[in-house]
Amino acid sequence: MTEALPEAPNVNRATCPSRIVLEHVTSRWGILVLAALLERSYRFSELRREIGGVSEKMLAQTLQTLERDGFLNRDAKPVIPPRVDYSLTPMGREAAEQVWGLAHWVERRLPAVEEARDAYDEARAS
Amino acid sequence: MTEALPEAPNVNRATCPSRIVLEHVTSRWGILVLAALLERSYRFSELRREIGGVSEKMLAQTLQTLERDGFLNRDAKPVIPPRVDYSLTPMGREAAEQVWGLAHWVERRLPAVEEARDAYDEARAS
DNA sequence: CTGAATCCCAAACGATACTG
DNA sequence: CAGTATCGTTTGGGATTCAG
Repeated sequence: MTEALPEAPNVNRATCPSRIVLEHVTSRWGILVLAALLERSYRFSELRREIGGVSEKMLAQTLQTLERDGFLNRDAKPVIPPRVDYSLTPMGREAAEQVWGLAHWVERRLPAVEEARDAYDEARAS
Repeated sequence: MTEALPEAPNVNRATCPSRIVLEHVTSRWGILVLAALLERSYRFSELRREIGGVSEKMLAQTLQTLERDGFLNRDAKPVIPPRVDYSLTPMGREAAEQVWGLAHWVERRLPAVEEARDAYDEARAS
């Protein structure tokens, strides 16, 4: 990546529609949904437990947005009690891989980040 | 990436500190700052113009957060008028490359996303 | 169980004015 | 120029309730 940079993405202009999609994918819960579904498909409440800390409302909203953007398949089986499975579309899998790479990178670098923070904070504890 | 998945990142647990860093990096303006600085270093107002649509307040806040996390160098030259240059640290460059990959992927896929949306919307315009 | 709908609050954000 | 401070608005998001 250090070599190329063919052309920079246009996300750095206020009116760019890519920003919207980027925000869907990188939203607080969007990232976590995509990362979870990379492993396997999940049912609604399963996903809710797996992610942890997400309200029903936000999970539903996130899932709808990602489904509309073409990242998720929503498979509602007409049974009682209702059962709905969510899985990644091929495009969603690509997105999830990008996001997962980022998340994993962050995790690996977490110690360095905490070190940097300590240095930063101490330098101003004058 | 389809093969491995050595171990999933712990970001999918509410109390995980990685989430904080992930949200700094993927925040609305964080992404754009990192992407911009991947090309070259920028001064404050330069960056503001380049990104477009960001307020002074939010840009300053974003820059401070990313600096504290160890992603940015802030180089304030003691001249009048003031001049402050922002650039990526080595770690920041890694983060920016991840983020840039994501942004670029979104841009390439934008047509497919818009197609998916149209299909989704029409399927419910019953 | 899977959601939709409502209410409500806290946090994020933008605009503006001001300072070194 | 590069920020900080303040204010008012908007939005994200949780809790709760209801429906299929």
